[in-house]
Amino acid sequence: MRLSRYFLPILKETPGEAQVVSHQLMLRAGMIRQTAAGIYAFLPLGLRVLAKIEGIVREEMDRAGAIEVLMPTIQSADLWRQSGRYEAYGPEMLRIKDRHDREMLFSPTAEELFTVIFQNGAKSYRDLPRNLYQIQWKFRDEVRPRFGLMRGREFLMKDAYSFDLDFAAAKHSYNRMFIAYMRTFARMGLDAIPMQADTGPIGGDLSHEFIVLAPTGESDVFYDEAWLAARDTSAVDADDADALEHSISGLNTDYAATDEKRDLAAEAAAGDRLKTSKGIEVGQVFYFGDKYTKAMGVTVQGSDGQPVTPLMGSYGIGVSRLLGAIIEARHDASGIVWPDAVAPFKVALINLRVDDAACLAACEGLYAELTANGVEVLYDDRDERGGPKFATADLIGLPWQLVVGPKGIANGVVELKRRATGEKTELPMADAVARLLA
RNA sequence: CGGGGCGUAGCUCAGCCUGGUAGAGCGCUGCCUUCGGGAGGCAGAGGCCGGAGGUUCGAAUCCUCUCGCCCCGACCA
Repeated sequence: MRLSRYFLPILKETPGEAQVVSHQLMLRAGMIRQTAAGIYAFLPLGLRVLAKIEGIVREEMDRAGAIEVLMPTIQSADLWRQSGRYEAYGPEMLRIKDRHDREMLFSPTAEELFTVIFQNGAKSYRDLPRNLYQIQWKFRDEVRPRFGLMRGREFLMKDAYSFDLDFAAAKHSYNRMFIAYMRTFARMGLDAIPMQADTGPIGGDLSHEFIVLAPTGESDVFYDEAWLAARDTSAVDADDADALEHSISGLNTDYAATDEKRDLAAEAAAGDRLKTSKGIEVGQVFYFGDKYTKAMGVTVQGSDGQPVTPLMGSYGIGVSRLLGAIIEARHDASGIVWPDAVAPFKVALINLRVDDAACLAACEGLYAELTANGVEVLYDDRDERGGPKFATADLIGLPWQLVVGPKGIANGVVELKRRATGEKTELPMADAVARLLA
């Protein structure tokens, strides 16, 4: 993409509306614009990151055996009356009426609809287990939206729903999602720590929140410093229920809890290893048994011919919130520092002198070659001085900057800079291309 | 929803207390000089001062109402 033809409205100064750094940087980097409290428009750069995050979530869901669907955002009130939540949900649910005065709502979550759709297509125990998911916009009319995308009213969420015949199978489904979440967040360059979460009336220990440590997070968290070490979950076989259970209980031996679930005895046991931080919740997994299937009269026929009420779990990831969380965790004084996997472009190609024939020719050649080889390049071909170009590249945080200037070209070299470390290397053009293709 | 704050140019803000011709920096447009980390000069464009009432000879400024946004608290992917 040529920057001279792109839509990248960057801001030199921080808008007063933004308080947290991720919100400030997203506005400054021309990724989003607020249109109302807690409601945002995604500009091209922000959309590219959103799509990258969505892609990783989708890949890991698919890998875990979940099946993608897409439900409507607008649902009828009748559906929600069946579970009793239409009355229970309160003013956080955005209620609307259509032209015939029928009561509708903008979905804040989708247990009811998934339950009904599942029943519609599953009649026998042979149709289980299944896990259906979607990546869809939700709306929750928060009393007080804040922190930009971290607490918006409209937000993009991945929500998955598992259906199983018995508790052991349901727990395996839960574990599959658990390990998929570990992998998902790790791929985005995040250290997300699973923490025991409130299970409500169901009880048990089958709910975890995944928390990203960040100084601007919303909740206070307490954890064993052992969590700071990298955890490689890539080798875990999610199809083997026992091995998976073993891996997950192994992971959960180290203490980690949010403010409301603190265990002072466990904290005492952790001793000096106990750390405290702020955290951002980026996902939650939850087992709730037959809460919805029972309320909505869902059964399948068991192998003995008798009806069985499926047991469910639901699993959320705040996809749009992750943009904020990643920036909170990965930025510096100059701007965003994207992890490679979610960067909107891989490299900023910076032409320091668009009026220099040799410089221009070199850039055009590099741009063509990299693009032809599938490298996502944002080519700064604007008629600007070097300063603003460097500042823009740092602000939008692309992992690499390929800097081409007349001095270097005269010596047959270009400069390759790694955004995360600031490390700069002068090298021949061909070598720079090879490095970016590697 | 309780408490607090703010709405003036695209952005950051001054002006309001003490009413009298709408301001600055940055950005934007044009020209010139510059050209390897947000350059300099000259010339410009751009605002019914959130909206509606009121007081006044006269309102960005005072009063009333209203809408919007932000912050703190209680609640949440």
